[in-house]
Amino acid sequence: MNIGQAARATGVSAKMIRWYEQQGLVPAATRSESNYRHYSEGDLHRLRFIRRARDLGFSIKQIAELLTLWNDRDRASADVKALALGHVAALRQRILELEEMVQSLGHLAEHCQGDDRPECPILERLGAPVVA
Amino acid sequence: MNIGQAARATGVSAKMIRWYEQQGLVPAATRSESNYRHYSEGDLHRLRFIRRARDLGFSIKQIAELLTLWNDRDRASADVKALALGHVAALRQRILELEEMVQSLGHLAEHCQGDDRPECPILERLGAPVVA
DNA sequence: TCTTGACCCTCCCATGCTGGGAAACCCCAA
DNA sequence: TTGGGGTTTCCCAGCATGGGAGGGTCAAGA
Repeated sequence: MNIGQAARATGVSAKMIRWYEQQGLVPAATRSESNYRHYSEGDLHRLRFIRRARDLGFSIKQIAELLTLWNDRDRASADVKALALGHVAALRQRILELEEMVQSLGHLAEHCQGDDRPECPILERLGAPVVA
Repeated sequence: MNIGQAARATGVSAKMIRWYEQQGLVPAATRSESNYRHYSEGDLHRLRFIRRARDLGFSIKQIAELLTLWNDRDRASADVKALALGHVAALRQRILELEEMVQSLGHLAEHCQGDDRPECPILERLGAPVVA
């Protein structure tokens, strides 16, 4: 199976597959005589794993750890859980930050008339000499 | 005022000030004879504006637009509001995505014992042949 | 006057992930 | 044989930020 087919089969673009290979997330693919990459079902399996982990917001580095654990029959599930929960905590933190931004900005926007006149508390606040 | 002092006064690092200049977010600073950048109160004002907009999660491109509006005495506040609300919508979208991740991952983690044994539904799910 | 330490300059590199595109090669079907 | 589509590598871009090298500048103190 060529890289394009593997891409369609896994939802990982060919560009990304090559990049994951370069980053060591997936082993270097076997090559045909004409140097085309060639993928087995096992390879697809691994690519799908990566894809799902990405969908859950894991970084490349974290995915590398997950893959190591995945391939280690003797891993402790506690290790996996710790990684997952740490990630959940980071996601929650990020959500809080974004919510604060929404809060502040929404508040400013509420007080902006949004008409043809130039008066705008949003800009006034951003440009205020000192944040009160 | 030199760049270091400006950085301390605005909370924008010297590196970033130079970068904003390069990106055209702030006009090229005047220079001393020895080529040191020199900042006025007005410059600091603009840098603080940028800093606050960044804190609200605006991108460089959006900040450039905000700055244009800021400096346009005749702008319509509706333009500013539209930009702000568009950004709020984008932030909310991002929050939803992150919440979905937290949801999925939290659910998986709940079902993981987190002990010394290798059984782990997190990895099993990531590696499942087909997402059920 | 000289030294020293803090500051500044430019330039390059790295991050993390993804896509765009060029130039070249390969494969299959008509 | 030709053409279109797939593949290869390589470079570039973004977004925002920091690190660091190698060198110039300034001000204070001996």
